[in-house]
Amino acid sequence: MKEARMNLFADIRILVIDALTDLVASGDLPEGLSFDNVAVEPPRDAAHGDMATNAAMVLAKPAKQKPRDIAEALAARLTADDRIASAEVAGPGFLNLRLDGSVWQSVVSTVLSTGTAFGKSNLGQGTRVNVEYVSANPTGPLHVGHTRGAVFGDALSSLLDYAGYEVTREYVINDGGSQIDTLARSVYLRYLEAHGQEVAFADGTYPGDYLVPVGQQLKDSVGADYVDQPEDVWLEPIRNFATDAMMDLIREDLALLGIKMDVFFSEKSLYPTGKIEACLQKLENKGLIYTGTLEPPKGKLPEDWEAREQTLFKSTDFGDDVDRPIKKSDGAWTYFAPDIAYHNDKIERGFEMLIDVFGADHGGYVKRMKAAVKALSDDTVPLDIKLTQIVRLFKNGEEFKMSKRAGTFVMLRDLIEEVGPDVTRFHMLTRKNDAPLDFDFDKVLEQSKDNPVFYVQYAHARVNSVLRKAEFETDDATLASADLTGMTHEAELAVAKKIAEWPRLVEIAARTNEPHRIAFYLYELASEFHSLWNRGNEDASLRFLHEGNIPQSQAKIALARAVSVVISAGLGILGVTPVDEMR
RNA sequence: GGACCCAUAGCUCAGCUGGAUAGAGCGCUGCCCUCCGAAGGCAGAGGCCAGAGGUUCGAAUCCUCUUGGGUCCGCCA
Repeated sequence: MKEARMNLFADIRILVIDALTDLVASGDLPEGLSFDNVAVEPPRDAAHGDMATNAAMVLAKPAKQKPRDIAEALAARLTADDRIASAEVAGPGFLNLRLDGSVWQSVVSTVLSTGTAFGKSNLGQGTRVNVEYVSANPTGPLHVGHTRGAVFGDALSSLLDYAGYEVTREYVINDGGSQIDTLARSVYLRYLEAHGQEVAFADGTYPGDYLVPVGQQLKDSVGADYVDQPEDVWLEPIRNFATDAMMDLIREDLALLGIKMDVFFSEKSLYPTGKIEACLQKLENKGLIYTGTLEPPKGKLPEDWEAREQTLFKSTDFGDDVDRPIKKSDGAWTYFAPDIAYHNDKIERGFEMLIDVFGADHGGYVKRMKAAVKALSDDTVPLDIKLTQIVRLFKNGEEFKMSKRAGTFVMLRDLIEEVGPDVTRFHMLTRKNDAPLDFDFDKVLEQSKDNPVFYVQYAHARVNSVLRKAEFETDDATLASADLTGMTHEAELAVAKKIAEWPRLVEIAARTNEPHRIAFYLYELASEFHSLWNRGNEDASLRFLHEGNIPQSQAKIALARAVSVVISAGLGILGVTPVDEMR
């Protein structure tokens, strides 16, 4: 497989496994050993070589041999391969490998001939995965809090796609709940306002300006039909009208971020289909539904608490802490019921893996949702739920507190207008999803080394500037066939080695569902590149352009171009457009 | 009361299915550059990985407990 060959670490691991297999064949190791835990990794300290394997330590116990003895025997086999320059035993039984310079040179050529596909993996093997993200209630435009989940989910989707999964990006519209009634009533007030009436926004309505045009549009659409009419006349049509209007707003917001969903799933659409009942029946058939009364929560009781009999899902069978109500005491569904049915629908649509991206405030919801999916799929469809922590905004070094009550929420569109989609997206991914994120309007635009967005883009721009200046062939095909045997300087090799880590990093990031690793990697790659660039100031031989020496220049530029290809690939996953020059 | 997340350098944070002497940026100290290959460079100091046990050849990483911080907790979605 071409993909497999791009991951150098995987290649060398295969080499190690083959060598171990030989040792078994020759009787140096006993039969029946498992090599599953044998790893080939970059050592933390570059002085330990290019790669290290723990094979000897992992196998010592089951093989009943000393780790160093196994390592010695393994080293002897490995050094027979052209790619291995040296193999030495170190520490408690590590085998440190140094690779031949030609290996790194060929990595550069491979990048240039495969382009941004370098790093693509078949890890996912076409597994159908559904990534649900954003899913903000359709009651208003997206704000900063939603933005993080949106960026995270979108980058994760791209990452999984790059790693060989078949990804569906999905947004579930929570259009079935009572917050839509609130929305409809709020729009009704704006509608009356459009008809010239004085209105007052009571508690429990949405006073935001964004509903003013919706009220106007409603007037344009239905005239005075709903004026002075009772709620049962207009509530349902306005619910639909308002939801559509809000989803239009949200789609615009998403478009500003460059996000395009594959599926917008209406929760309400589940109700008339009988799918909720069918799903609950499915659980009932498994004996997981019963009528009962929950224990009161420990600690301070809610004031109006009293025991009530409810229809419960036995989520405790699947790791939840308490069983969860799916019907209220009045017989109506709780919000959990359609959500179970929605996830069941995803399973029935054939997804083999589910991912939900929620805000951290929904953390309490994780166990029950996982329990439901486990029950419904008989534990065949894994559900991973990623929580995104809060974003704290800073302006002029001071925290900008957002408050729903005070109406000081910063909207996604404000953010985009201020700093642009690329900076927003990159910065949102410079932190682990479950860590709080600081977003400083000034710092994210700063052009300095401590701003990763700038630093990575700058590296890409620098490469481009070299390509612009070169007055000879610099297309990728030409560069791919450049003679790279002169690429031996440690600063150059450091860049090539970092490039070689890319396919491995993609797999790690995809396995852990953590796109932030891409952002950190790009920063490291950019850092190695800038470092090499700076060396060119003192050592002219490390510059990329060499007057009158086209082959040498092409060889140097090949490395630089490989950097920009990988940066492009990485930024592509993050949804950030690489820039060709800084402004 | 319970659940989940978090705790790593002065600050903000990385840290791979458990690997060797735990990293980066900022800040600090010293040296260099004044250059358009510009939006600085190089080097150095700085750590009980919250604490205590356990598993392991080996733990920041896995398990248990403790402490401290955040979020959430029956007819709201």
